Order: sequence, then C-alpha cells, then structure tokens
Amino acid sequence: MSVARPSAIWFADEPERKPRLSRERITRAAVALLDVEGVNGLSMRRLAARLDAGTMSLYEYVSSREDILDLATDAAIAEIETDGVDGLPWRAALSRQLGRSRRVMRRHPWLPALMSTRPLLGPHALARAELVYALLQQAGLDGPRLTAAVGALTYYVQGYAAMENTWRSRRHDPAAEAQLRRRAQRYLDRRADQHPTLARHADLGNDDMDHSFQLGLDVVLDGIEAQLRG
Amino acid sequence: MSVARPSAIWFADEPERKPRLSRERITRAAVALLDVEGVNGLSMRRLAARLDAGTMSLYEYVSSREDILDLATDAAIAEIETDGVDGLPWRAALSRQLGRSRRVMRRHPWLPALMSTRPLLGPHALARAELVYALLQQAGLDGPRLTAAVGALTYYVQGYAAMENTWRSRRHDPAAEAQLRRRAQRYLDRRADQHPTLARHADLGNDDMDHSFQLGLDVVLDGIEAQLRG
DNA sequence: CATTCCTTCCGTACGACGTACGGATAACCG
DNA sequence: CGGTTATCCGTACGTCGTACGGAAGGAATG
Repeated sequence: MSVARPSAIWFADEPERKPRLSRERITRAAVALLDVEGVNGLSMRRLAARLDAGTMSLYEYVSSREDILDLATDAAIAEIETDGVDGLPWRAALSRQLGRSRRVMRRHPWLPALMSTRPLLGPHALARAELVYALLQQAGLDGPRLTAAVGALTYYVQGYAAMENTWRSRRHDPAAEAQLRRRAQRYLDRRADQHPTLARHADLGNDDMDHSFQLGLDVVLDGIEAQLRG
Repeated sequence: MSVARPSAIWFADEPERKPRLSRERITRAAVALLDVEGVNGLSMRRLAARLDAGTMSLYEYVSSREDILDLATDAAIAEIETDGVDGLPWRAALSRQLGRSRRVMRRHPWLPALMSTRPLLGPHALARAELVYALLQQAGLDGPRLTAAVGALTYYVQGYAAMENTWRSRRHDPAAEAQLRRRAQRYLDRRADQHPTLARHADLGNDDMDHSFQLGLDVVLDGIEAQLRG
C-alpha cells in the first residue's frame, strides 16, 4: 500500500473511486431480473443478491421498490429506437415507430402493465412521447385533437402488447402457449350460443400477431386521417 | 331442538343449510375491499376478517388469491349495463356502451389494470365483448377487420381509464390530485426545450376528462367508419 | 341408533417479503 | 491526526400466501 513495487498496478484493484452500486447498475439488474421472473418475482433481496450486495444497500440509491420499477420502466422504454422516422410520410413513420414499441414490449413482457399503471415521466418516456406528438403535429393535427390522437395510438399499442403477454407463459414455451389458447378456444366454442359473434371471430389460434396488430393500428391511423380531412 | 314449541321459529337461526361462505359472498367482499385498499391492499387475511371467517376458510371456495382477483374482475365488469343500445345507430351505441365501461372503471380504479393483465374469460366479460362484436358486425364489419376494430376500441377505453387512475389518489382527494398534476405540469414545462410539442399539449390541468375521452374515442370511431367505406 | 363419510371451517407454521434502524467501514477534509 | 460524510449492510418487525392437518357436525348407510 505504501511501497511502490514494479508491476504492482496489475495486481491492485482499480482505484474504485466509484461506489460499487449505482442507480444505473441497479436498474440494469432490475430489468434483467424482471425479464426472467416477472414483476412479482422482483424482490429487493433477489435483486441485491444479483448484485452481490446486501439487501439494504439498495436503499442508498432508491427509496422503495416502487422507485426501482419506475427506473426499470424508463430503462426499457429507452430501448425503443427513435431514428430514421423523421423524413417518412406520417403513416409510415408512426407504423414503424409503434412497431418498435411493440417489439420492446414483447422483449420485456412486464413493460405494458407497468406503463399503464404509473405516470410516465422518465426522460426516455418523455422523449418517445414527444416523437409521436411531433409526427402527428407535422401531419397537421393540433390542440386537443392532437392529444386525443396520441392517446388513441398509445393505448392501442399498450393494450395490444398487454393482451399478447396475457397469453404468454413465464418461460416462453410455444407449445404450452398454443395448448392454453386451444383450451380457451374450445371453452369459447362450447358457449358459442351465448356469444356467437365473439366465438366466431376471437381467433385464439391465430399466430400471425404481427398482421393483426397492424390491422388494428390501421383502424386508428384511418381515424387520424379522417380527422385531418374533416 | 327436538320438541316442537310454538313460536320457536322466531328464536332459532335460519336453518343455515347454506354454508356461511360462498364464492359470491367472497367476491362481493373482495370488490368492496379492492375499492378501498387497492390491489396491493387485498390480502387473504383482511378479506377473511371482513367476512368474519378464518383466513384459510377462503381456500374452500377458491384455490389462490389470483382466483379472487379473477372473480372480482368479472363481478365488476358485470356492473357495466348492457341495455338500450340495440336500436341505436352504431356510433351512438358504441359511444354509450363504452362510456358505461369507463364509468365502471372509474368506480373501481383497480379494474383496468386487472383487465389488461389477465385473459377475460368470465361470463360477464364475454357478454360485454359479445355486445361490442355484435354492434360492429351489424354496422357492417366482419372477419379480421371486425376483430381489429374491437381491439382498437377496447384498448383505447382500458388505456384511457388506466391513465385517469394513474393520476388519482387512493382515497379520492381532488385537491391533492390537482396539486400532483400541477407539479407534473411544472416538471414538464421546465424541460420544455427537450419536448416542446408534448409540453404544450399534455394538458395535465385539464379537468374535462369526459370530453377528452370522447375526442379520442371519436378518432377510433372515425377509423371504423373509414373501414366501412373502404 | 351407531358408524362412517364428507363438507366446511380454521389454527398453526413456514418461508418470503418490504423496509426502519442503527452500526460498521473507509474515504475525504481540516 | 481527528472528525465528517458516503457507502454498505445485519438484524428485526410486521405482513404476506398458503401447505397441512385436525375439529365439528350434518348426511348417508348399516
């Protein structure tokens, strides 16, 4: 520690002027843990264990488990890319951008539920919202109509992604998922006299989710187009 | 107990051939408790206490806390009235019906979050879904377009209601809520250079939620109208 | 009437949870 | 060198979901 020895640098730890933990490290570990264990599986103890830290150390950087969920939410939202939509026609730009949102929500199945139950005020969430607002404003919307259109688009994407996750198992197992959906479909068919239209159209066997996502998105985009004309 | 006495009936308890507990009684108590305490406040112990029962007695009627959340969800959905929309023009019918949905989701603030995180297969949920399917089919939609339109409407209503609840306090306190929204609005304004369009339009001070709900709903309905024409 | 069985009720106990509190350690500042 | 401050975290408390097994009493059977 005091005598200078040749090559000693290679055996010493990095000065470690930074503390071992940080919000960023905690957030990264939280996202990873949420991906594997889901929201109920994220506990302060498990998270701390992943970081080789004592449980209570987390509270130096965060004041509650809720804070961690907020941080993880914004970190996951940050994974939604934002480049390459600015020049596009507004419909193509929004389709592309919201498709990216959905992709991230599939990568992090816990995300839609958290997004819809807390105010999204993190920097990355605000940036993603700004992008949609800006695209629609450039398309010609403004005022309360603009806000309404952003809402319709946002809630559709979140709702669709949440529905998808509803039919997914914790450890993504396509066979088990297909089985569950077949069971639900049979259940619906058995009661088809109570709800014939639903039974005929609720297409639980459908596996082209990309396409049906786009179909619903087109409904909302058509609505926006109508507002632009009206 | 054996000798028949005149008027003894008035002093005896009702035969109580029914057990004290039942799914229905449990479900009703669960809804009431959820309204007061929220999803995290519903515990098996508290619920049992409300019913003057032992905690483990609940498990005779239900196999887990999750089951209770499913039952409570369907029971709350049952509060959405369904009469008096059949003769109406399709836009009026859907506006009225979905307005009722939103009203129930405000009465039970925990409802939208539960609806978007579990498959809705309860009898009342299916009946409400059937109604929307039927109205849109009568309007002229069918096949995947019909399914897509139902999704766009449903997710919009759920998303809007969830957003509203996000800004509400546990014990509905208008003053505290307004204060929270003002704080959030100031926070947005301070960062307005990062997201000018959002800051200008995110109308957190707005208190005519009925109107802005309808504006967004009109976007989706316009989209459906466009699909009917196209 | 006696016996068996089944439904309903629930006390106890276990492991996991969020977090309040206060102590340890060590880097920094004077 | 002494004191201050940032970081780390062990312990403990109250709460949670629920597994297990037993009690109580009516119904079914002899």
